[in-house]
Amino acid sequence: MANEAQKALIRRLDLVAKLDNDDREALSRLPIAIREVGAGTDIVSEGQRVTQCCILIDGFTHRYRHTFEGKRQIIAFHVPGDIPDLHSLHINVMDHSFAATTRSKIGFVSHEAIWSLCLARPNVAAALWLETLIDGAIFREWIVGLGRLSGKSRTAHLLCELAMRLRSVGLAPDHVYCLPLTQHELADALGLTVVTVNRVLQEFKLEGLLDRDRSRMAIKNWPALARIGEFDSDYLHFRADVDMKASPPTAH
Amino acid sequence: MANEAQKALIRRLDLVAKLDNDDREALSRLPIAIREVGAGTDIVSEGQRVTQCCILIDGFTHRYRHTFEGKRQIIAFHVPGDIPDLHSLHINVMDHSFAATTRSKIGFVSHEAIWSLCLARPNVAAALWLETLIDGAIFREWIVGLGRLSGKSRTAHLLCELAMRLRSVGLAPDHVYCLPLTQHELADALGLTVVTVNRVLQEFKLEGLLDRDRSRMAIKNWPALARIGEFDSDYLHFRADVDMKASPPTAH
DNA sequence: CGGGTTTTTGAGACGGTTCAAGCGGTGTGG
DNA sequence: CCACACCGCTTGAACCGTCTCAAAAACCCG
Repeated sequence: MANEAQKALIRRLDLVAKLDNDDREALSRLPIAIREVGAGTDIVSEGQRVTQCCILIDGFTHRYRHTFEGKRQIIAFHVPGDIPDLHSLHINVMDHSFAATTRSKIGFVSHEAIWSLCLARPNVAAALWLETLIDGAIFREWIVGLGRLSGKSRTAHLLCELAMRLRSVGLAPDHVYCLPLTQHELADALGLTVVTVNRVLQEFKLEGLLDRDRSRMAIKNWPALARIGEFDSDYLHFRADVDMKASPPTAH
Repeated sequence: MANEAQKALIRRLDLVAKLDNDDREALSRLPIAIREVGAGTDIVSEGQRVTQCCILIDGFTHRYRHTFEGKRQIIAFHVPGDIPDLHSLHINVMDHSFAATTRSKIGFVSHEAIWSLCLARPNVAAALWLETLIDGAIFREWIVGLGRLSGKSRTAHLLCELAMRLRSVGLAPDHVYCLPLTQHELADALGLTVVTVNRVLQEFKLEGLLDRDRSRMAIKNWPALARIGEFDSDYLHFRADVDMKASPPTAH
């Protein structure tokens, strides 16, 4: 499908910023090279100097860092339409790694192309800046969770966040979505161990809050899970006028 | 002293971005209203809609949020020259609060003024965007610490970070600085309790790593403390060519 | 000097870790 | 097509870092 990267990007930006047709037109002319990457591969590594940004088109990706003792902390997960390394536009040397959790389709745009687009269309520049700010808002939310919530709450919060973000791009109708993460990966994001994550998930399942089979995740009792996770989607900063429920994937 | 807000801001931006004289000139003409706020006061509160940004000129401030059970998590600390709520330029409703830790001098600039400066001088826009990205890089660092490091390491890391950031604005020569935080406030930033922070600090003191009296903090063994905290200042993204050691406070 | 906050200390409890082992599905090669 | 190896999930039990509760000591400010 032609232009899928541009479409994913425009769809995402439309969720949070006000673009006009000229902006969308300019975005759809961005030169983007598409490549598939295998599960578990680093797309960009810590310490690397980069001259392009990645747009996630399809699949599941995450960002992470290791401690001296080799423990891994996952810093973020990404859904299609996200530009996980947009910060590299100003900070050229990566201070963490960006990897494909599952086999993923990635679009690559040169910094140059983004720069000239930003200069030509301040509106787009504003949308991209906003995008990096929302990234930061999500970090703040994780900090509060890691610092002050229990393992159970953190887990609930993450499951709600992913549901909400996937739903915003049409990938989680009714809070049912594909979550291709091992419990180990969840643990590394939550600051927990596999053992604890396993027990928490079982507890949730037992209480009828969710249902899981392979990579299928279904949240059966959203209000309860959201309460446990102290989840309120405000920090994702979707535009007030977007109707999440109605948004289906763009037909193709 | 006239223009102190502009000077603090320019000094800070010069640390991370390349500005030319026209940029500095434009920045120094920003209309900034100065106000002093008492210790413990909220400068901007969660949920509030804002139309201006704050520049910390003098004092110590932090950002925080509360959990449902009333636990506080401090999300960030700020040093003079910082614009703690620069994100409000695009995200008008605060998703956390910004408060004065001690009596502080704050400059207020309207969003409008910043917007027109950004449009007129893309260089300044880039510097401000970068500023918000560094904010995000610090969040990532905190996430790794909270998720995967021990209380001891986190404490060491925070003390190193503050030393480095204060030093960059001339407020911590030789790793000696004024740290007007109670152990309770440190605990709320580190995701620990006062009791634990107290014990960790005593341990550090006993091992000769630091010296503390009132609000005076002196790091006596930087390499050792940095090692414990896994601290490497790269994530603060100072320009490669700034010589931290030489930088004295701008004469006034 | 007196009242409030901050720091310090002790002891017991708990959330989450660590270690260790068994289970189940899945893909691969003989 | 079965055997084997591998990876992810599950379970149990001991252990430990950090919390909680509680109270005393030190400090600060008016």
